[in-house]
Amino acid sequence: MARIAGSNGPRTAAQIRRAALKLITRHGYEAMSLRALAADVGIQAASLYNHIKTKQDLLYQIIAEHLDALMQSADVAVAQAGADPVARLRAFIGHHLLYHLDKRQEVFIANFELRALEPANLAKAVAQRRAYEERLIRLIEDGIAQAALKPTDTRIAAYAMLAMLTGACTWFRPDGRLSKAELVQLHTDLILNGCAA
Amino acid sequence: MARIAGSNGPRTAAQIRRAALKLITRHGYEAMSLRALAADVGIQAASLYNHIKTKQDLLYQIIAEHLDALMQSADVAVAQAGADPVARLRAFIGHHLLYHLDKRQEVFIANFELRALEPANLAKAVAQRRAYEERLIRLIEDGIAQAALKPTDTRIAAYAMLAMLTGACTWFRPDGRLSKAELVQLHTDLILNGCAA
Amino acid sequence: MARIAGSNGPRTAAQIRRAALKLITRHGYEAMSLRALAADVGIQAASLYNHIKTKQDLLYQIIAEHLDALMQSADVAVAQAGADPVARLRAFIGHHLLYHLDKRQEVFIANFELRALEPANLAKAVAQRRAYEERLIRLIEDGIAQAALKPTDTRIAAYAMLAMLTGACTWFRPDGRLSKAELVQLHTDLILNGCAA
Amino acid sequence: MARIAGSNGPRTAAQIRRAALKLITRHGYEAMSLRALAADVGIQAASLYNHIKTKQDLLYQIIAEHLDALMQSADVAVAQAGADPVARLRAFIGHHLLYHLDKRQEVFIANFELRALEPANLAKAVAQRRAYEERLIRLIEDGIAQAALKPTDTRIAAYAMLAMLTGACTWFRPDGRLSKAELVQLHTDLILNGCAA
DNA sequence: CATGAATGAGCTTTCATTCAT
DNA sequence: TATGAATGAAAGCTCATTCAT
Repeated sequence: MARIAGSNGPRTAAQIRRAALKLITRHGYEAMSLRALAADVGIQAASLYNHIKTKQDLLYQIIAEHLDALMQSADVAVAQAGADPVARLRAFIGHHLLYHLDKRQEVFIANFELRALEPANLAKAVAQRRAYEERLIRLIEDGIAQAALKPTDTRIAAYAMLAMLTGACTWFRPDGRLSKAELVQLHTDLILNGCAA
Repeated sequence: MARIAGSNGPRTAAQIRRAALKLITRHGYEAMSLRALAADVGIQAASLYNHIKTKQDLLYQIIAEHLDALMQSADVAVAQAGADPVARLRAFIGHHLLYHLDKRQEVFIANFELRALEPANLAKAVAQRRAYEERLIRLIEDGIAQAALKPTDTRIAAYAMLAMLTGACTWFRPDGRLSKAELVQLHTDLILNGCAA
Repeated sequence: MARIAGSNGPRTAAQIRRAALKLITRHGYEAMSLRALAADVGIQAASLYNHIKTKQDLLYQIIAEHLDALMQSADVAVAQAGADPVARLRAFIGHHLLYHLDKRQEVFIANFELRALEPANLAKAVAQRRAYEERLIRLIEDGIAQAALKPTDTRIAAYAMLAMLTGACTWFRPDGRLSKAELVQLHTDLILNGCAA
Repeated sequence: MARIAGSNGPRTAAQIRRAALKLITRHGYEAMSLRALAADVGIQAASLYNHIKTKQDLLYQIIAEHLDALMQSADVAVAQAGADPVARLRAFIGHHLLYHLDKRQEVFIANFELRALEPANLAKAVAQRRAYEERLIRLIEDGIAQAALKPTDTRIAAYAMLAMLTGACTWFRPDGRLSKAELVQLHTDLILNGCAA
């Protein structure tokens, strides 16, 4: 029996997506039951299936769409930074950090729930993530080639930066001591100049 | 009916621990069934209960023992480095990275399965981890106080370092391109001096 | 929103009937979901209810209409055979077999899905089938009374014949080795004369 | 919590088999829920899985074991009948009918629930049944070769006999008007000599 | 110390059906 | 006439855990 007049299909789908982000982040994919998800949305568990294909597919959609959006917005941010390699690296760092702080739930899920993906979905997600990492590696390579950055193992440096920046999502609180801008400043400085006096 | 004469209890307990590390790392705590764990060990699920209290307790023991060992060995490593603040920080970084690369499974679990802990266990584990983080924060504060390190937000710097170093466990492969020593060298340099030319 | 202008209701109803015959025969009544039925027709499950009352009613209609048609056409066939008891029995046998071979799906359903009928519907269907069996029993009784058939237990003989003839629907294939006419010939001979030399 | 002292595993397994025969016969495989089966046995649904692999496997075991037993006992019965082809055919008929009347539930299931078998299981069951049918076809061929039976299409004759005999299971009631021996007599006569005067 | 059998709770998913649009 | 969204019930199955043996 439809409870509410008017087409609320898209609204329900959006609510499901939002609730899933919350519950997966909080309890993990395996630990989130569809009953709990439905209850959070305010519908019956069976009704979820008017909006999702399976629980697994719900997870994959969340991850895949996040990785897509991350990649596209990173490309835009770097492109706007011009040609200077350090400026481009700064743009990437700033974008990555801000985007991640904005989408903390998606980030958490895309990083920690990959193992819950079925093999086929996992392969696609890993390929998407790999492509993103390659963007950063290219930036570092360019910086080194133009003598703006010190020679180093570019892949390890990229992984180290990404781990550091992504890690910030784990503990950042919007109402905490530091603003996002300060966070960007601190991390950019740490990455570019290190902590030694 | 005991299959083998003689006490093989401790051996079984160790096998359980080892199998649990493997399966939790691979599939996650929620996704690891005790039946699968028992099968991996070669016993029936019911027999597990001669060696563990509950599934939850098994997880907590793994995490708590790991955090204890990490703390104690870190203290030893730093103490051996003498009094120079940068030398002490280098010792911490090297120890953290090497220890994490050795105990990749325990590290993974202690980082990603905290949310699976019951509140009481979670509180204890978080306190342990917090104490470890404070060790690093003190090192950085000391370095700044002695003008060996640049002034910065010490907590954020500590978190950033830990995230970077711990992240290496995720992708490091023992048979990979780089040795552990190289990894330590690269990360120490990155942390102390940054990547800018 | 109706997709096609103009009334295609009767056509849809016929498609539903046809698809139901196919799917119930193939998978059984319980195993056929209305979603699958609707998909086969090319509409949504909800739209089925513009053409059927319930799933149970759909089944009953199929069975009841089949039993009605069977009875009426049998009566016609026997009446056309004249007065000779053996000729009338031959007519019944031939008609039963040919009709069953033509309506294999309906026959299958009417025989194997009776147990899926609700009590009230079951009672009516059983009564219809019982009446049909009685027709054959009367034919055998007449034959015996006129010394054209050997005395025997008429009910058992009737059941045996019906089982044999109906069974042919199970394995008959229109493109098989034998024609329908040959099948009728073989079965009629077997029933009348047996297989002994 | 084990309710009853002493090992009642095999007993439970047998009860499950018996209850499954009853419920599948009565309602059909699809319509029998494992909860209902467990309730009939007096255990929880989950406990069924200490004795069966899956619902599908339970069905297959019932069918396969029945077909095996049928084949073996038929071979014994025919062998005991000596060399005369008609005596051997009589033995087969008598055995088939009596065995079927004894195992009405298994027979019903093996005939009407084949379509519920998964493809792999279906293939095996069909092969078993085919082998049984071939036994009868050989008997008829032998009879014809020795001029004890009239020439006819042996496969169709075999199918017709089997359908007739198996059909008796559908309506036979142990407390009915006719004894099993009379049933055998009537059917054997009908098959061998037909009903014509 | 290990086991087979049992349990109650819970899982994801499918079902027939309803109803406002 | 057709639809998408909803529902309550129920499905088969797995889970961690218990306990007498």
